[in-house]
Amino acid sequence: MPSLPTTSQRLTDRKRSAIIEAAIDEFRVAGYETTSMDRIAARAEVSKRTVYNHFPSKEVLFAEILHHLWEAIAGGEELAYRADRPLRDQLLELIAQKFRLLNDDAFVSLARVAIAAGIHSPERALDMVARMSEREEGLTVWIRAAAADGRLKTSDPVFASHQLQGLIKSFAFWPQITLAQPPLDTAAQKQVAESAVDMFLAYYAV
Amino acid sequence: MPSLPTTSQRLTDRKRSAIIEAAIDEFRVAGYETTSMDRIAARAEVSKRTVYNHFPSKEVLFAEILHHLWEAIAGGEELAYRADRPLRDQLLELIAQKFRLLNDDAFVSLARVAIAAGIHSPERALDMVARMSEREEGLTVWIRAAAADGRLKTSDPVFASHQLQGLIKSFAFWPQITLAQPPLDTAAQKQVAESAVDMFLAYYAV
DNA sequence: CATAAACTACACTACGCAGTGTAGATATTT
DNA sequence: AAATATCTACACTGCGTAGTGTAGTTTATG
Repeated sequence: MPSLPTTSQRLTDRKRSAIIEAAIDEFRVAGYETTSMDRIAARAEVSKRTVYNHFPSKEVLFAEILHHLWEAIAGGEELAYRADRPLRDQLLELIAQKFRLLNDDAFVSLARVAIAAGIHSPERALDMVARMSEREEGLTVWIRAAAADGRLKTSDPVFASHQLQGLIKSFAFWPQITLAQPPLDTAAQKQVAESAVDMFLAYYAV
Repeated sequence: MPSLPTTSQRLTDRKRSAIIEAAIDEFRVAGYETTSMDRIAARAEVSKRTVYNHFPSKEVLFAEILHHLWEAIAGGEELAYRADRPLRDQLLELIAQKFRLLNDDAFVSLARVAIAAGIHSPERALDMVARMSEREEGLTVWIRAAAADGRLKTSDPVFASHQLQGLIKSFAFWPQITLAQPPLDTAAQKQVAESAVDMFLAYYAV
């Protein structure tokens, strides 16, 4: 008669989860190269053989981690352009959505691991970036719509979107990725978001 | 009677240079972990023992590389604020100076190697970032002076400087570092610089 | 030319890591 | 309770790597 607590199902599933969790922790602090399967096994409190029973190789385990983190990322709901609302409010909402992503632990882990692993093998990173870009397309679509509606004066929505995101990421993404800085607190997020939006609109609003 | 060409001095100096050059190439494409001393020796066409006669360990060699690249970076001349000239022209000059750095091969190599190596050991990266920040202080100083002169309305020059740099780096730095993208061509540089400066001034100019 | 310094080839140690094989213990299912 | 799936400990292979020791060759210098 197994105890059968609600959080855990079959033993093999718990083991698998423990391995994935341990692998995320190890890969995220040590990178791909310097993380060893023995360390992952030890951290997961699992036999090394069990790791290999679940994942045939380090490569496969790593890919699984990336996939797992990607799935865990909070999905955005694609805010659509509204002609009847102020641009500022809509942009602030879009930015707030972006911050939810940037504050997501799974996202930061993924980005760190992916960038660290891919910085010297662009082909590996490229697929990641492609999918990240999809996620960033929402803002571009919004800007294009606002421009088509005659409320923004830009002929290059992709460029403009990239600019606005640069204003955010340089505070709330790159320092966290490259220097393991903590995420911005609420006040800082507010300042960064409002200042970015106001600067953006000061230049692009008709 | 040695040939004594002008480019090379004593044999030992040439060997040393060859090692450093080979090490830069290897570290830059493969990162710290995956680069081996044997490969460096082979690429430098030098005995492995010679490498160790010059550098006692891989760590020391790596530090030497970082130092070497740092020295090779084109030095900026610290453009000072001028009350008698348009803000836009001065800012464009500051940005142009920044682009000279961003287009510097030694700088990109250094940044790639340092970020790749330091992404999971912040203490190592911190000293780098500290020195990079010094190099970025010129812009902050300029903004502070312009604000003191009453021509910019900001109470936080560091923040504003960071914003302007975010507008540049998100096009001309991070893609090159993380995705090994080629540097921006002249036209793109012009667009990025002018658009950034105009947006910045649209918001901060009094 | 003789002496010292630097370079080379090569063998070697020590170590960590990816991955495998096996025999027995533990858990799950029927 | 029996049969089956899974986990564990552990020993082991094979490989790449950091770093050293040595004996002999090449290069510089007085």
